[in-house]
Amino acid sequence: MPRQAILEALRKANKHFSTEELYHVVHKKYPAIGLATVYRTLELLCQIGLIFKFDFGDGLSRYELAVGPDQNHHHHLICTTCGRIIDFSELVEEETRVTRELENVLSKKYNFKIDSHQTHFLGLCEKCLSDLKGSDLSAATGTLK
Amino acid sequence: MPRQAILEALRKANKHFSTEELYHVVHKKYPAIGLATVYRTLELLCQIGLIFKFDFGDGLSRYELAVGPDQNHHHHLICTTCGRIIDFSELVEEETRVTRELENVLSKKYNFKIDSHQTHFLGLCEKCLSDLKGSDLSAATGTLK
DNA sequence: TTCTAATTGAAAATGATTATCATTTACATT
DNA sequence: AATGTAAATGATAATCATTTTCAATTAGAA
Ligand SMILES: [Mn+2]
Ligand SMILES: [Mn+2]
Ligand SMILES: [Zn+2]
Ligand SMILES: [Zn+2]
Repeated sequence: MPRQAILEALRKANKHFSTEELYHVVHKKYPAIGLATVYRTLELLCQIGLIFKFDFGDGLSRYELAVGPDQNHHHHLICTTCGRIIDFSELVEEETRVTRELENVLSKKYNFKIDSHQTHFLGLCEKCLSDLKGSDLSAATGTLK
Repeated sequence: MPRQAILEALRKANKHFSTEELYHVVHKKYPAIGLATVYRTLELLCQIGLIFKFDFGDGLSRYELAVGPDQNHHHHLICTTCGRIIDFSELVEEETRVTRELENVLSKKYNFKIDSHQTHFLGLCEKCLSDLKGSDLSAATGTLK
């Protein structure tokens, strides 16, 4: 029952859950749940391939449903300043083409069975970019008197 | 001086260093070094863009030189069972093409300044694959008497 | 029901990373 | 050279996500 409750919660709200976040959500419907079980179940679902695990650089793991009816193939923009995450699926066709080719070549050359892949683009989001410009400007101009 | 020692160590041996590993290496040439300084310097080099930071799924951060004279653009195969890492640069031209296109589209659409990207292929390495087959076989066959 | 193995929750342990703080260093100005 | 000041450093403690332990509960098979 705990496992079902966790998977259900993951299905409903589909953003990039941390373990603790998921724990709190599940806790409402299933107050007996323990944090350790959430950790264990997430690892389980990960190995089954039902969910993906990510590290977006804020010291904890995040999860989302694997590609399926509710989720389509996409990758992530990660703001290295504020941690904002943007899902994108632009150029998926192109990306899929190259990836398939790559998986072919790699699996043969290295005898490696590829289960999934993830691509991260790191940089600065709109907001952090403008914040930076602001501080640059004030730095160049000096403190106003 | 500590910083130089750290960068030098990174240049010489070009594996995927963890902080602690790097600390030990530097410690030989520069015994006064503190672990905290290694952490601080690695973050610094990361922000400058001289090195890249990775999470390969073994609970610690790993680093390598950014693309330059000593390092060429590549991505990683990660064995989710034993943690083995394989660098690959097959199909770089293709990959670079799509990536450039993608960076164009994304930076415009989301007003996002892209600094770098990383692609991980997750799966099973040759060894873990054969180990798995072995255990499957014995599981199907049952324990020999 | 009875037995056994898997699952679970609570709590403790682990371990990478970060924060603190007193000391040292680098370096510009006298 | 002496002085002043801010940055860098090393040692240590604190943090905090994750893992481990372990006793209790549950789920099925017999
Ligand atoms: Mn996503
Ligand atoms: Mn590499
Ligand atoms: Zn941002
Ligand atoms: Zn392996």
